[in-house]
Amino acid sequence: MEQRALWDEPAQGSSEEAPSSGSTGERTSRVRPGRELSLQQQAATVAPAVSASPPVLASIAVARPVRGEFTYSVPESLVSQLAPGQRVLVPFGRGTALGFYLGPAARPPGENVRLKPIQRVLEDSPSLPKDLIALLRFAAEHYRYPLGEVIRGSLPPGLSKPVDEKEAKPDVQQFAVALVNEVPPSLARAHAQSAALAYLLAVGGSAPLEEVSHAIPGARAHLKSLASKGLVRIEEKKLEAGVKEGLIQGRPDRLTPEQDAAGVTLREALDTGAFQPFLLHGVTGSGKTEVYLRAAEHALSLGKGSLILVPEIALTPQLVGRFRSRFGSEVAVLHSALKDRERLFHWQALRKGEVKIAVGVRSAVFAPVENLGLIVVDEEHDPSFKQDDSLRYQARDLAVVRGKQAGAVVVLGSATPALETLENVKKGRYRLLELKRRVDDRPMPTIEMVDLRQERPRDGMMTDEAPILSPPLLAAMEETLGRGQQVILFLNRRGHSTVLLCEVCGVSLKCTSCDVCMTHHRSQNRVVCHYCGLAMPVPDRCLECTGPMLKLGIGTERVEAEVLERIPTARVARLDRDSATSAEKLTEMLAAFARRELDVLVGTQMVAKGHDFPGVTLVCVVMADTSLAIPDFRAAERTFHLLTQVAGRAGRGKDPGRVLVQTYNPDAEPVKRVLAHDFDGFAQQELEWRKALAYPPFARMASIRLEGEHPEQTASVARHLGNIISRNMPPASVGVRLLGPAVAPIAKIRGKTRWQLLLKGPTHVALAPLLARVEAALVDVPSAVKVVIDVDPGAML
DNA sequence: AGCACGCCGACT
DNA sequence: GTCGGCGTGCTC
Repeated sequence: MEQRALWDEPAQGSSEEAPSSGSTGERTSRVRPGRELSLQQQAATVAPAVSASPPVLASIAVARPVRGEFTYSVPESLVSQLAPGQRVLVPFGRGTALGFYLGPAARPPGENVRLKPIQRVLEDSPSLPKDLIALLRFAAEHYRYPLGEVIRGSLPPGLSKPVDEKEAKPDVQQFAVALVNEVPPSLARAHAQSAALAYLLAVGGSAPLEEVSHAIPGARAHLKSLASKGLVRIEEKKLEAGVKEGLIQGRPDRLTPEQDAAGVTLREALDTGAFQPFLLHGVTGSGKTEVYLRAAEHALSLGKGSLILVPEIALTPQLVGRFRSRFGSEVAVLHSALKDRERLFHWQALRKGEVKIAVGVRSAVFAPVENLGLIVVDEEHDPSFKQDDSLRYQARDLAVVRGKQAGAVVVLGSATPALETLENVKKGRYRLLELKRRVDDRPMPTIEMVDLRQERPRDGMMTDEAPILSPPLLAAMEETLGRGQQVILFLNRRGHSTVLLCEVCGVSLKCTSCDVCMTHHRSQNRVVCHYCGLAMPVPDRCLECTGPMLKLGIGTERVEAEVLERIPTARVARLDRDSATSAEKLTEMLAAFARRELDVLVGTQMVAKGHDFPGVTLVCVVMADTSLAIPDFRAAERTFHLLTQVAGRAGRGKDPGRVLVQTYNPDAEPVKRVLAHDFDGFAQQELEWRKALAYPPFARMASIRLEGEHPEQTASVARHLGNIISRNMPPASVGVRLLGPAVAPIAKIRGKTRWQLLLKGPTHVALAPLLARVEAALVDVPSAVKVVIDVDPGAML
């Protein structure tokens, strides 16, 4: 049972193959990519000179949620204008639609369809480069999404409507340039201004005003006042490519030997100009970013472009800053809320090859970087690379596919690689580059465990709730704070208590429209459903039997309260989705912590991601068990990733770090292995388990999720789809298994009943025909039940 | 997604 | 007798 890499699996009916057997309706046959004949030439080869020449046929992906490609005739006058990748206007149904010309169609569609002519070609030079067409086709096929929609979704808004090409004007853009290197103390009382300046410094000292005010609402005004104080300069600048600007900051001239070795290997790979995938496995603080930067520099020196994918860009201004300060306007930063016109501008600049480096989140995998030489996926294990609606793609996987199609070097970087990636290394598909030591030979933080069963937290003044901070943890905090250093407390749950339970009848307070417990938010004095947002006053008696309520389950609010109570002198803040209500607040809190105006930061994942706080020498995981209990085969892996990431926040400055992990499950594998800094051991063990149970990476999965208004109807549709799959199962020897239909782990959200079916098989190819059957059966599913197919699902919930 | 066709309730 | 509700079906 061998798992094949996404990219070397000949996906059924992919662009290289004839249309698949199971397909319904007439589709035009696919065109081989790569051969660049003009339409005239191709038409000539298809139909050699006959007296009455047949109509020239074009295969078009229509930007409507319909499957397949459509065949249109090409009017004489347009024959010479057509080139693959162009946006065209076609009659569709009663009206017209945007379409994408993909190439000539070999044969006409069925007898009973009336062929219509392409109405207009919307642009001279194709919006879509050839290699992207291939990638988009693959994505549509693999993730089962209409090709036209896939293509439209990959284009900037300006090009995704059926309008003529319009050149994005080389907009005059306002840049803010910092004139100081740090936030001066004089700004201490101007929080908003110091937040804006802090952001600016974090991204390398210079950034478009637009970008800053996206991250920090109202920053435009704040930067203007900073300008009047002489701390910032506002420049009007034509967005132009190829101009180096900004301060070139901190290009270290010395690399660690490991960084150097990785750099040499990548340079050699880039020189060959062929596809080569790498895993850059480097512990936190080992300087992976510098390796990416050097590789991108080398690609640039070869005249090649680079694509850098990062998780959640708003949270990693450091990385953006380093790219911007190293490459200046050679970089397009594709962040989540660029204005339409800016997005278009960047897109076209990349398409024309004027800007050669793109940095962005998962959707940037479709950025039209010309002459692509390098693709980097930073923190490749991060779950945010999987899109969870519409086209449910995994950007890391598509990055490898794209690299293969473009002949590029692909670097997947992580301290805790995804097991899929690791297995690809073991199988020899990816080459391994390792950075085992931190820069400046800083030691790894020591990690200790606190067994909560033995070290019972002692009651404080709060009488109604059991405390959660154990004596060793409190002692460590006091010691650290005593030295004037800072502490991070991590807990993956918001709110005060996560469960309200009746002492008499044992019924817990559930949301009326979701199958989850309501969380008590004491700061808001109400209970809140974290799935649908429903909130109501805190009931003081059980709604069923009027018995008294117990408050169980610990959230960040309670941890914060307990710290305040036990260490009254500490300056404590909480950082989670409830307290960081705006990007401004988030940045401000992080900045205040960085300025050491706070001693203790209590928070959820928000505190775990990539921040660099040199003053933090103690990191405490309040309860490692929360993410272990999730009913998902990746729960252990996620826990390991999370714990490692949090632990990596400790000891980033000159003082060594210490990590305390509280748990009720000291024997749980991820907890034990994190303590020992033993990723390899964990991975080995986990891989064996996955193999035994035939889970990824030793199998491919697809989930079919249903959501419906009526419980009965939803269940019956789920059973119906289950029957269809069962009837079409390949022989048992192929090893495809159906799990379910079953009620989803969260049985109801927003009043909608949820069911799911899970398919497991040795390869994606083994699953594809079944998915095609399911898809075909969807046409007679009542519209009250929504069904989605999720290929390579990221989570089972 | 649009935009039809299509077969059942309250209005001039 | 009509206007119109949005269920379902198709679009080269």
